[in-house]
Amino acid sequence: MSLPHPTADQISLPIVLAVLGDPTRLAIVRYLASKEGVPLNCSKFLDLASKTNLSYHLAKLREAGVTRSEAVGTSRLITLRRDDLDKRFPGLLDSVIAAAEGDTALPAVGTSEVEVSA
Amino acid sequence: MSLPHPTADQISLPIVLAVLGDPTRLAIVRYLASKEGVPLNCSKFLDLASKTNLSYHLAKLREAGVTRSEAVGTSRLITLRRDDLDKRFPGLLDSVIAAAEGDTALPAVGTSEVEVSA
DNA sequence: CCAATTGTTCAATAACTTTTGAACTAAGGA
DNA sequence: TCCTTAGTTCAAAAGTTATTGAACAATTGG
Repeated sequence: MSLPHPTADQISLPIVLAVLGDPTRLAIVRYLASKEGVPLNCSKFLDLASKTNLSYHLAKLREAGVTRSEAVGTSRLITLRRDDLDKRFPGLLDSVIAAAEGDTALPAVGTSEVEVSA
Repeated sequence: MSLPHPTADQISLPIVLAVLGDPTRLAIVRYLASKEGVPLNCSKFLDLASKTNLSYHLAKLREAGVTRSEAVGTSRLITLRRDDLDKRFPGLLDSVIAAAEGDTALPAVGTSEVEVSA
């Protein structure tokens, strides 16, 4: 691990809610949840925002304790901090993700282009 | 009812999350949840913010579909839109309220003064 | 070494949000 | 009617967040 992350007990509810209250970040979290266990790099999210802007949003998610970013080579491998979030705020992440699933108005990864197969 | 409220299906997840991602509004929702069924007027929340500022935050909650405000005489009776929120985003409100309960760092109604008995 | 890839940082700007006080409306009671 | 109570509206100021492009690292492959 490389970049600063809050510990589980430093994760703050209003900050997590505010961070998730942005459609771009919600789309990132939703995609991470759909690929849980698979660490993704930033380029997966390039159809949501510019590279610079993604860097900003991913930093917000990391600083809030929603995601973990690990530097591997020139990439950042990004994962959801599900264990920590579930411990701190039981049920919250699941209900947010379930609600986001049902919302077709929300931006989503892989919506603007042809799906690139693994 | 008097003031504009979104219908249940107009309630938007990112807007609800953003609205709840403010400590003052989270305290309002938490208090409403703790007194569920009892309509409260704005003055209950005066230890959280000024009258003008409360008016602003209560409008945000109403416009997001989190609360309902009914004009009765010169008062506004404010209630949580639990049914609509539970229908739209099952489990979300409960997990947010449960998480807020456990957070002693959050502002709360009736924390700065002697409790006024009913 | 050189070039490409991956992502960050910085400064600027644009766009919102929050907070404030003063002025206001509307209802209710004396 | 006049005063009080309850809350809103408005405009201004302050603060915060989001978005952009240009410049910068750091790693990897040729």
